[in-house]
Amino acid sequence: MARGKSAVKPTEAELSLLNILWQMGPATVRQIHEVVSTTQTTGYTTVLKILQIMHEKSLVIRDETNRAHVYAAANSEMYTQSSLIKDLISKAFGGSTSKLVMRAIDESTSAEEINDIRQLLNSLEK
Amino acid sequence: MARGKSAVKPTEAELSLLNILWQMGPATVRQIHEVVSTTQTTGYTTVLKILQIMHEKSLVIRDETNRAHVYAAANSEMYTQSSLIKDLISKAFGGSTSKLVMRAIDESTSAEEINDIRQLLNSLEK
DNA sequence: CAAAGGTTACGATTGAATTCGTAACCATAA
DNA sequence: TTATGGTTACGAATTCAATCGTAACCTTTG
Repeated sequence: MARGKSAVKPTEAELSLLNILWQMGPATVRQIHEVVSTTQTTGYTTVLKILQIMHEKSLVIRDETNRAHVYAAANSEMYTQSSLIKDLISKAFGGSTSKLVMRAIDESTSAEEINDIRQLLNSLEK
Repeated sequence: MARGKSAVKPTEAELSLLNILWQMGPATVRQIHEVVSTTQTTGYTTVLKILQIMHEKSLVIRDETNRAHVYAAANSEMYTQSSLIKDLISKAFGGSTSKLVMRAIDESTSAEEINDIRQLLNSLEK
């Protein structure tokens, strides 16, 4: 049960497109490519191809009503982040969430972020 | 500066061998393969080949004194875990450690683990 | 010394990820 | 209607990950 979703883990290139989609909301290839172009030098058809593959994998959905298809992330950012984290915890941290958190927090973590985390812990307290 | 090390990210297969090496300490291909075999059905030469590639990438070091080479992880478990986490934070969490921590902790996180994390925060307090 | 068995080295295969060029396709403006 | 320009689709090339078969190479024991 529950096969349809979590089985697929986005690749690096796919994840970078998902990040854009989460930020922009549904968008055409052209719009996505414009954003990509500000950072990388990736061709238009490359972005298109990756989106098509993501569609096959059900990582995105698309609206084909208009000639320029409109793509959207199939899963929420939160869901995908959780999946990626769980994957990493199991493969590199022996399944221990606390070990991961301990590695995540280091001298480069700002006081502000540490405060955020503390508040999260407090909210779990109840 | 500091190029020699972190550039290489272990693949999934490589990470699973590193996990074994961190646990066992230096070991021969045979010993590593024995452990691998308890979980997966991976051939001896496959393990050997991956270790050879890891050696090229400097993910492991090896002692060729004896006929059966002895392999060891080149970097500590802690160091590698930190690298993997930083990579994930930058690629899927917009660089925010606290966002990652918030996703990491969920209903499946045991009270014990939450305590560990709280103590970590307290120790940062001073 | 020679055979046997374990070990490394090499090379080939398969499949996935990434990248693009080019063709095919349509919708609309002239 | 036809040409133009933007879009999708297709397919090829490249690289890397993962897997293993086979050859070559010791080393030690009979």
